[in-house]
Parts: sequence; C-alpha cells; structure tokens
Amino acid sequence: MDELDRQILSILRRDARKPYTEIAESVGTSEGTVRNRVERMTEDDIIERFTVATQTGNVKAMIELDVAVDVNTSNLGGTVAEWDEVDFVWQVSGEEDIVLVVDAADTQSVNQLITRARELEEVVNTKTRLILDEKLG
Amino acid sequence: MDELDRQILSILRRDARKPYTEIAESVGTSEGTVRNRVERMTEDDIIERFTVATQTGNVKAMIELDVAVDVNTSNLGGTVAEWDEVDFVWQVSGEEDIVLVVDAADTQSVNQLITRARELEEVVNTKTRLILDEKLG
DNA sequence: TATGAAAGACTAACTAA
DNA sequence: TTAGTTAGTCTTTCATA
Repeated sequence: MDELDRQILSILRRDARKPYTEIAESVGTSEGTVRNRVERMTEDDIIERFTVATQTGNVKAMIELDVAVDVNTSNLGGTVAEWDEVDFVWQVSGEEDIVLVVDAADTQSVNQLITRARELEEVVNTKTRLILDEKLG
Repeated sequence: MDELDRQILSILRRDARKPYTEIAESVGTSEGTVRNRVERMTEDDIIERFTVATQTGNVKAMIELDVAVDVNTSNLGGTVAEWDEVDFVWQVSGEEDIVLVVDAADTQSVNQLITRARELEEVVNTKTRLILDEKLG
C-alpha cells in the first residue's frame, strides 16, 4: 500500500468500471502497472470486491438486532443477509449485535422486515433508523 | 425495474467489472441490451455508482455522532466525510444523527478519529462499535 | 438485433532496480 | 527477484443501421 495504490483505489471508489488505461494516464503510469496493482490488491484482500451501490427502493434503513446471549450471531447474520431487500449485514460490538442495511420499496416494506426480524426467537429487540443521506469519503 | 434488471444488478453487485458480454450470456440476452439497461438504471439513479469495497486497514468501525440541535447536520456530515480513513457517512434518524463508517489502520487510529469527532463543538456525544464481520445480501 | 470500427485488456517477452 | 513497460493479439464496447 503506497501512494500509487491509494490513488488507484480513490479513482476506483468513484468509478469501478473506469478503464485501466484512463486510470494509468491520470496517475502517470502504464496500463499494465495499474492492472498489476489492482490484481495484487485483490489477492491481498485490500480490494474485497468490485460492486455497485444501488437504490432500487425508496427507503434505506438500518435495522439493529439485539440478539439473545446463547445465539450464534454469525449464523443469524447469514440468515438475514439472504432476505429480500437486505443489502448487507454487519456483526458489531455494542448493545445490539447485528445491523441490517436495507434498501426497501417503501416504509411499509421496512416495517415488514422489522416484523420478520422480531418474529425470530433469537431476536430480543430491534431498533430502526432511516438513512436520510449518504456521503462518500 | 423488472426481473432482468434485478438479475443484472445481482451479478454486478458481486463483480462490477464483469464484461457486459458475459453478463448477457448468463442472463440470456445480448450485450447491447445489458449495456442499455445499465445505462438506463444509471440515469434513473437506481445505480448510484460503480465502486470498490476495500479493507485498507485492520479495523472497521461505526462511529455514531450525537449532534447539537442547532447544527446543520448535512454540512457536518460533509466535513467528516473528508477525513482520512472515513469510507462513508450517513445522516440517520434516531438518537444519534450521523454515522461514520471508517476503515482504520488499527484501534489507535479509530481512537484518534473518535477524539477528533468529540473535539468538534457541534458534537454532543459519540458511540462507537467495531464492525466484526460483514455479509453481502 | 446485428455488425464492424475503436477502445480496452491480456499475454509474454523485455528492462531496470 | 520483483515491479514496470511495451508490442502484439484477443476481447469488449459502442455507434449505426
């Protein structure tokens, strides 16, 4: 991870489909170097994945789950990650143990997801926050 | 947003650099159709951006900021989004108003970010959680 | 939807540090 | 030995019909 790696990542973060030739030109190196760097960072898990940030619905929200002490949090996380409208799931430290980030059609859909979570016997409590705005770093 | 759009997005979410020709083959349509669909979804802001998920440091965390009532939350969000090691910033509803998602070198770096946040006069309180694991939906 | 020109990516051989 | 470059070739993209 040197300055060149950081520059490449910074460009890819804003447009992951940008051709390597263009990236090379803006950072002042050759296409091959950019490609090699990206390959290496992918192998080293510095790059986790090339992905697409979407808003397919109208409401984004965080649904935090407070989970019973005797529950395997990772398994539960895997389960809820499969639910429709769930973008990703974090296991976190703190009072709540799991955070679902959802991209739902409307508030009613969010409500259905909350209900579904509360119906799980592993889930003790939930707390939901709407995501009103997102800014890239 | 029909089934084909959803299939295309689902593939791009796992590999945003996958060639349209390959995507076309796996969803059973032509390259031009995939490209047109992606273009349309980008125009419609269903696709917000093509990006890269990284782990450049060793510790990911959420730093939640409780902000004074008279503060312009959006401006503050823009400020902290510019900080080094901050991946993105959410404005949220609920007790805390801003959530920073950070990818820091180590716990000490996280601590420095928390300190920096607490030094802002707009910030009344902070709450931090480590992100222990992430699962894709 | 089909097609061909232009652009991009990949391989492999070479160079430099 | 490792990273960077380059030329040649193959693949993908894009505009037009």
